Amino acid sequence: MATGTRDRIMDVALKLFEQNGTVGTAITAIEAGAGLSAGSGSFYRHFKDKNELLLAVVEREIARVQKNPAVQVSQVDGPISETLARQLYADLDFLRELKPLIAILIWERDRAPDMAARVQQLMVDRGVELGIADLFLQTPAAPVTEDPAAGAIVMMSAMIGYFLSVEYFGSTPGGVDPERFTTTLAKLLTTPPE
Amino acid sequence: MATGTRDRIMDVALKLFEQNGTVGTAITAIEAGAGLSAGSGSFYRHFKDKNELLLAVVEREIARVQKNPAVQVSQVDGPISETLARQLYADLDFLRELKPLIAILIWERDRAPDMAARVQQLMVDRGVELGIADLFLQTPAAPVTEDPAAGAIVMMSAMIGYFLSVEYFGSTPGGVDPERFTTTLAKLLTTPPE
DNA sequence: GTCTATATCTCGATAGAC
DNA sequence: GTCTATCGAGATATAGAC
Repeated sequence: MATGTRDRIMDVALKLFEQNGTVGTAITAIEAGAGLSAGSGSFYRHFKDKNELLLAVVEREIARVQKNPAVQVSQVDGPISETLARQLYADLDFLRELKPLIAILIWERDRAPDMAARVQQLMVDRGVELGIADLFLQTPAAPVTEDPAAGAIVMMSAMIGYFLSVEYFGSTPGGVDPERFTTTLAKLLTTPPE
Repeated sequence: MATGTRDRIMDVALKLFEQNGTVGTAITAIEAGAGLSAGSGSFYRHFKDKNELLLAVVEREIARVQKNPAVQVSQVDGPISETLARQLYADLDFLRELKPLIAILIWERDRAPDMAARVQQLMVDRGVELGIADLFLQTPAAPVTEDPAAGAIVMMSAMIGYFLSVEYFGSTPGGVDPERFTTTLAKLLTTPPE
């Protein structure tokens, strides 16, 4: 029981921080969730204070996400739009995996200033931005050819906006489920102009 | 000084709730901001508690936004994509006007449960969703013709994602400014397929 | 309606026994 | 390392004078 407590604290803290932010979660609640006596200062044997815990949790979560290999959809056959749709669908899963970090980022955007940049970097590294940009640029006649960088941002924005709408506004917007969304977005990005 | 205090309380509360959420703003801070003596219970002569204040502030803000007339860009001439781009650009302003409500929604999504639906309804009413959908459907050959509803959601998601990225993650993503973003998005939505 | 004063509570954090 | 006990800060909310 001695060792492992630190990890249990971080486990429960991740969940509570995601749901209520650091301000909304009391140390006593963390202690209770970690199997310690609420109100005992046992927490302080493992962390200096709540902010140190926050940073440790974020750090561990970033490392955890980085460890997982990126899902790169292979273009076995079929039109590029279908390949891109499959990739976008897989990227929605990745965003879902990032959800705790995104939620904490939203809560603590002032308390952990450089976190935003690091989460963005995570996305870039995982191909949600640049990797995909390469992919849909294989269609030379795509409407985005005029301004590929802006096209990539439009794609990123749509993905993030859809994800946040589902997670924060509740329910799929307009009843459009993830498959329909990614299919439509992929078509828009790869349809050659007249 | 007597009357008007309630409004001043709501004014300062809107700002503080937007920045720090209700949990992060003390009644004493609201009193101070409203020109009352901090720590005096004068606040309680106007509201039962902080949650009642939150609901009142949200209600007033929704009413305020609803009063403003919707900006409908007229299609004087030129290609549809440019008209749509101008409309989307105007809609970014509308989202900016919604920013306090969106911020509060993010902070208090549990404390004001039906608020999400009402903000969404605000967007729909103001044409950010359906009005625009009509507009870009004027191009019969648009790639979205296959599934217009999904196309509208992609557009909405991109707008919301871009807006939130700018407002919450800081700086325009990828250095793509609003004009470039709306232009690219409009082109994607209106380019006829081969 | 606003003030001073205060009761009450929650929370963060520490001390010391085991 | 965990516990009981406790201190102190800060916040909600009330009482009563003006």
